[in-house]
Amino acid sequence: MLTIRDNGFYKSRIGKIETKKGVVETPFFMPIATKGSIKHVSPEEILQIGYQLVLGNTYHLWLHPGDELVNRAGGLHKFMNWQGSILTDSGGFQVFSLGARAKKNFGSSGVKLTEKGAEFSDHTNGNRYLLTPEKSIDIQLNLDSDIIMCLDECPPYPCSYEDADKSLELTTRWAERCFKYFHKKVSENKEKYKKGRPKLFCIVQGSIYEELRKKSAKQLLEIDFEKLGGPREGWDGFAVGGVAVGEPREKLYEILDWVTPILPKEKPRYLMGLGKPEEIVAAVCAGIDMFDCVIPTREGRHGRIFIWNDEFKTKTIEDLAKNIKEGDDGKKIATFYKTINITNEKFRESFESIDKDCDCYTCKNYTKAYIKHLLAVNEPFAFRLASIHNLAFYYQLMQKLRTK
RNA sequence: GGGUCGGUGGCAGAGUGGUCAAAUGCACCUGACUGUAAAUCAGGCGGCGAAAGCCUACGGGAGUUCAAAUCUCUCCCGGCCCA
Repeated sequence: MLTIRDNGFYKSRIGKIETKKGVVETPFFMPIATKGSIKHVSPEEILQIGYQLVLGNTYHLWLHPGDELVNRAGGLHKFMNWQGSILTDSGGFQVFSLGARAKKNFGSSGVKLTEKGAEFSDHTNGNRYLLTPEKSIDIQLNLDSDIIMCLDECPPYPCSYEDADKSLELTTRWAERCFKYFHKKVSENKEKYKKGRPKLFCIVQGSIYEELRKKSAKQLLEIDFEKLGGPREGWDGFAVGGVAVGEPREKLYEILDWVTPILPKEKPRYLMGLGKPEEIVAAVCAGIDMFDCVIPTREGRHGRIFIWNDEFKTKTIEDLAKNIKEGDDGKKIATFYKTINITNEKFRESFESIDKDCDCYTCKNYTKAYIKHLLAVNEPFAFRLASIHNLAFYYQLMQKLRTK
């Protein structure tokens, strides 16, 4: 069973985030629209499920179709016809994920990290790109993002103490540059931002080392913000990054225990890239407000479907937290939901919805047998139906976490 | 009727005396997926067995050989050509 911290339970903390596009209640989950689209699901459908904020990606949109083009189109919201808010990732994660891939494919030359920034080569055409903290901010401003992330370095796991230390120091220096540049741009465009500027979040790194995680958080808090030309209160929010990069699962909960008590209570905390439902519940209990993850959409496309266990259909965060057990290996095991692989033979003649009590478009209209069939014959409609249901499940999860 | 080429696992298709229970692809079964180079990736896929192994299998039958999916004969079936 998990303990829910006083300062952790969101109702007693911030409760919502306001962007120029609207109010988003916390804790919340963000579907991922990396290239300007949640794969196979329309913005209208995302809105209908209840989502108010989606994540877009600096790196991908920078290369295609280009942030300036998106800007000419009227910003990402208009370009992709999304009426809610948008958070953009900084591209820091791509330094990590594409770097690992480039290393595997081309040796170490694929991604080069320097003080200045991260130099990539596009493996398809060999084009070189230099992503600097300033460039990342420029791109995100061009996209007209509502929540902008600082460029960070996301170290892989395993990572030595020394490397993690160097990495977090670089992330802090980059964060300072992002902060300075961001507020310079905002003050240069007062007219544009008179109704409200985007928010700027920093990212705590430090791998799996307690000392380093705390050091990272403290460094980011102790920046002389006014000297850098920004407001004294500093960051608009804090992200915990470099998690779920291959480290032992139980480390996540330790990292949150180290970091969240240091962060200001009144500002939102964002756990980047996570996670499974039990991880989200545990993280909310530890004081996290924001999440994003490819799991509901990607796993949906691959046939894994999330389903509530009956007795948890109307439960609240306390009930969910009580039903997370600790496994022998430190993993959290949830009993409030299950997953099925809808491609399994046993669903061939399952002429019933995934969950008769689920009010999503998929469950209201389609059977498991039908979705299994579509997946088996590679019909893209299956991806849409599975994604919608899993996204609805995640939305329901967050609703429960918002309900005391 | 004559000639000729061919018949291989659910399908397509390699293999042309031993290392073949048989490449590869598809289909099928099962898993994985955590700030999305992901409609991707991994494993399994004749039967029995935990395994070693045993049994049954490359159209049917009969041979040659220590050994046959592979060589010979014959039958059946199909494609093409000639009458």
